[in-house]
Amino acid sequence: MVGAYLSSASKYFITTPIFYVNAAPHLGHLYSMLLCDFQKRWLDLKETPNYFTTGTDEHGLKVQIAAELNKTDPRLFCDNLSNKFKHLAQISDIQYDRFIRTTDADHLATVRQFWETVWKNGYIYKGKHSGWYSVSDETFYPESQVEQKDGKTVSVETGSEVIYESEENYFFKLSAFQSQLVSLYKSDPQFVIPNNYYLDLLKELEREPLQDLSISRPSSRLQWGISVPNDESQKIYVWFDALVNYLTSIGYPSSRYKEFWPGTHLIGKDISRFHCIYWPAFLMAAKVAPPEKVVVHGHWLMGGSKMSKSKGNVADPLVIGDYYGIDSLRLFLGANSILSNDCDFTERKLNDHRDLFIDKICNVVTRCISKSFDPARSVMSYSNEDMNLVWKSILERGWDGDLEKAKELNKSYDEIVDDTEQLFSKIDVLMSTFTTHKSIGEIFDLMLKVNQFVNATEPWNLKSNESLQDLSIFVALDVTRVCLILLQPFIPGLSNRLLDMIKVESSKRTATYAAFQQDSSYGQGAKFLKGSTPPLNKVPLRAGAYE
RNA sequence: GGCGGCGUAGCUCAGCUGGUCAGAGCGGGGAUCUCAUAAGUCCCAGGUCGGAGGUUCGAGUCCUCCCGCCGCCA
Repeated sequence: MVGAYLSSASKYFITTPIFYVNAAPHLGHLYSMLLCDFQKRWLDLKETPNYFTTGTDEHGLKVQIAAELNKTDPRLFCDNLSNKFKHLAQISDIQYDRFIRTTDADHLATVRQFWETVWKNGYIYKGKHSGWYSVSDETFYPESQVEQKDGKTVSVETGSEVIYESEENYFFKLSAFQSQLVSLYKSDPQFVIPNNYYLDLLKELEREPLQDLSISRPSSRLQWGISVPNDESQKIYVWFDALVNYLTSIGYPSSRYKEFWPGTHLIGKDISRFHCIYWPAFLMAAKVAPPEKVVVHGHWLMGGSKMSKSKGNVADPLVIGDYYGIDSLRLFLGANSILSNDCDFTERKLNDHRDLFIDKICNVVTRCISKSFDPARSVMSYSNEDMNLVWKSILERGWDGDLEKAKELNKSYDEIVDDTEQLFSKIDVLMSTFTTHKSIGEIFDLMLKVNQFVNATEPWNLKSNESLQDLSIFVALDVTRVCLILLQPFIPGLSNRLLDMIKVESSKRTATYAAFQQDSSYGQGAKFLKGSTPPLNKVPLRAGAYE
């Protein structure tokens, strides 16, 4: 990255947003966690040190009011909902390193420290904030954005009732950072990906003057928050508080934080302004480097429509994961993720994709280790052989006597092995931009070629020619082994179950082994007989499925 | 209203930097096989690349206008 700050991080730091605890978690929350988990596991696969955080955002008036409505203490209310997010993470096999809460003690201290730093650097001042205020939106609206409706003044945008308020707050000098923000964007066109979000933000920064930001609220209205240092009459604005979580979780203000920073934020498009404009400005005000990258994703629609509580079509990932298996949900979301788009979810699509996985990948495994073949002998015979010599001989003698067929099969073999050798590198490039649908697509494409090769070689007709039969099965098994290793970040449970079936040692499931002929120790005892339990069974569409 | 993105086969997408004037998977139709989770393999049909102009020897790809969808700001 080119810019005013040099990256000193020795660990790849990746974050989800921290989720606001005003409601139970949904598919969108899971999506953010999954994209980070895929990335983290990919980094683990190639042994890149990394640190992954997720968590909950727990202060603010909405939480305070929701707690009151539930006749409970805000703290207990937050504990309950935060646990639901932790539960979703656990059930979904999300391997975060820290689950941070904005009520955590170290966070409270860090926010105060950060505030004081920005204050001392001269970017916070007192000012008067007035306008039409919506409690539910926690937003001031200008005159042009409110209207009269049923005798009330309401926000044009959200319909919520607004009242005119005037109060003294603390302000952040966001305007002081406009040109620096433009420079940041121009110096790194990949600062925000995908490009459509980047262009939006850059154009806005170039055209619209940034208004200073009110960053506190009177304690008389907002009790559930962090007090402004040295001024108990004001509470810190939730977004200021929340964004600092990314520094809290890596040890700021201790200099230890530089081991991880700058990091990569994965966020939904609805909060891009906070993460892509305010947050970098806050950081600059504190003389801290901006993030390395902000990755923005769209939303999941339900059958083409926005999910909404009022429509009753908010997908519950726990229910879906429980029925189809969490790895099926992980795989579907990963395989259909296109960051720049809103993506469409239905259980039918999920289940069709689940069937595809069973047909195109699970079946290859059971096919190769069925009673008709000897996988152990196949691996033993070919995992260390010089395949050039093997094919030289076959091209001379023919495939089971057929010279023409030998040529065709050799060509197919070369193509498959080339693809396998390049698979890790290809996916590595794709994963650097979180392009999971193409990553998973590459694996499925290669597995298609494996089936084609097996069909072309017809090993079931080669009972009298063990050498050729074993060659066919070995190629199929070894390419499948590589694919399964590389599928681990997306479907850790299923991949490992299939790797177990072909007896790959646990220690040989890393990127080091994700190439052709890199493991000679598997296959022994790999058998799938009638009556054996398949790794995954097809199921009918769930009763009452989301469609 | 201003700004930005998108619009490719029934569906989901690929096609980046102009050059075999378009591909893949799924779905559909047909054939074949029975080593394998009723799995596999092969063949075929499906496209005004939103519309109209322009630049160019040549445009899905570049430019202009229009239509539709989505988003941001006001």
